[in-house]
Amino acid sequence: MANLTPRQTEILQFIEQRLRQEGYPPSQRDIAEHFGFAQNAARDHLQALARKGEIEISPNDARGIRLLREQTPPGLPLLGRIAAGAPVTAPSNAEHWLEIDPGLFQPRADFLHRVDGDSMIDAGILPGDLVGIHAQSGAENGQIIAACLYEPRGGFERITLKRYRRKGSVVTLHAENPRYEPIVIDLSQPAEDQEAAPFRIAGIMGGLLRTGAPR
Amino acid sequence: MANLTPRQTEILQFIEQRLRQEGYPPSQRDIAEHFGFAQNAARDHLQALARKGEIEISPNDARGIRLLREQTPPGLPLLGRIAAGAPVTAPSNAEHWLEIDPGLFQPRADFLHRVDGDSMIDAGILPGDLVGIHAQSGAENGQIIAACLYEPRGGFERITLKRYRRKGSVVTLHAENPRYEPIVIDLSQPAEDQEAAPFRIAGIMGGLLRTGAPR
DNA sequence: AGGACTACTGTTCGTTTGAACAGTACTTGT
DNA sequence: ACAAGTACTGTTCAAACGAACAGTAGTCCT
Repeated sequence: MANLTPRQTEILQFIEQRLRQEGYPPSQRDIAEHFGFAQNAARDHLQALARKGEIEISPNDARGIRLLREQTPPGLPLLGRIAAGAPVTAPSNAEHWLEIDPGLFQPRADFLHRVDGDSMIDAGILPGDLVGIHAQSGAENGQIIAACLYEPRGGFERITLKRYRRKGSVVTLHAENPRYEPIVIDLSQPAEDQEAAPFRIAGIMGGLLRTGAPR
Repeated sequence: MANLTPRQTEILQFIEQRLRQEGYPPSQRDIAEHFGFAQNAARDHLQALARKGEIEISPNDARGIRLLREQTPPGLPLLGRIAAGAPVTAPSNAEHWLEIDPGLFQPRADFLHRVDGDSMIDAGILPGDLVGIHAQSGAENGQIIAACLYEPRGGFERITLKRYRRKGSVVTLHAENPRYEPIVIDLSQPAEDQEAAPFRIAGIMGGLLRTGAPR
């Protein structure tokens, strides 16, 4: 589908450029004149682009070119529970889709996670906050990670924020609240539960969005 | 400039709608057909809109309508220090302009403020956080406000976050950190400093953006 | 070796479209 | 009272434009 020839890509980019610059698409003769060929060559290219699903042509309409494959407005999915084994970033899990620039977070966020407890309150992370998570499978000591913990009853995974620390083969997941006990996992001893790993790293925290004032 | 008649507004909105729906502007006859009048009426309206600076017409081009007054990509100014007396939302004060949907915050944010101390740490607001502020001159008890405090040396105003409480004519601005003393202002006694009010409310907090993980 | 696809030229045809000219009725500002 | 602007109708015209038909040369696949 997305197998455009170099020439077709040029023509598509020209259409996009004219749309940005002028606010309306070029006519077939505009395209022909710009590239220095005849009108019918432009028409052929447009029909090829339409065949490949890049554009749509309204018959008999002057400049009747509509871009499909629109530039997706930059946004992030808000993920809740995650089906076990499913890739974290699968948008099918998304509760909502928020229009935020992923690049606002550092490192750049791949999805958002809604905090639902007060376990990270001493790190300034309150219940209800949306945390921007950069999806990656490893982490460095001291980083706050989105840990995927398997829920034996239910068959889904649950994302929890924890501060990550590893010493040798022992990983400790700390809460930032003295009322919560850290979770200790010894990687050298295989989990008693062989169906799923006891935890995995979904990503690291890249920032936070609070959509309202705290009470 | 922006004095459009109801009819002209209708026509402008129709053009915007068609641009979104079809990807290209309507022809004069499209407009005429939609509103049920002759092509020349459409032309008159377009020329009126062009005269008022709403659109630009490319002569002899089919559908040669370009929208000026583009939909501003939704974003928020990041305000630092504010010149005394200047309206808070004056974008000239903006350090940066971040592309965030103001509606993500509740109430909707008008600008962002970068927190530069740990005075609100117990409310989950850390130094470096960007707080979304809804500009308004009043506040209710218990709300977190962006207070504009006049700096005698320097001649500028400084925005500080405080929790607002008022009892009769006495306003107390609390920090959310026991190491900071609350600021008490008695509104019944005029300020010794007659040049500027000792404080004013720039707005109330509508949310928070943290562009990075806490250390 | 042949079919499909790309990348064009050249010409003709008919519709779409913007432009221009002339005119009407109503409202608003000075 | 008059000019300017709004909100239209109606007609004509030429340029802009998409569509169709016919044809060429090259590449790529099987």
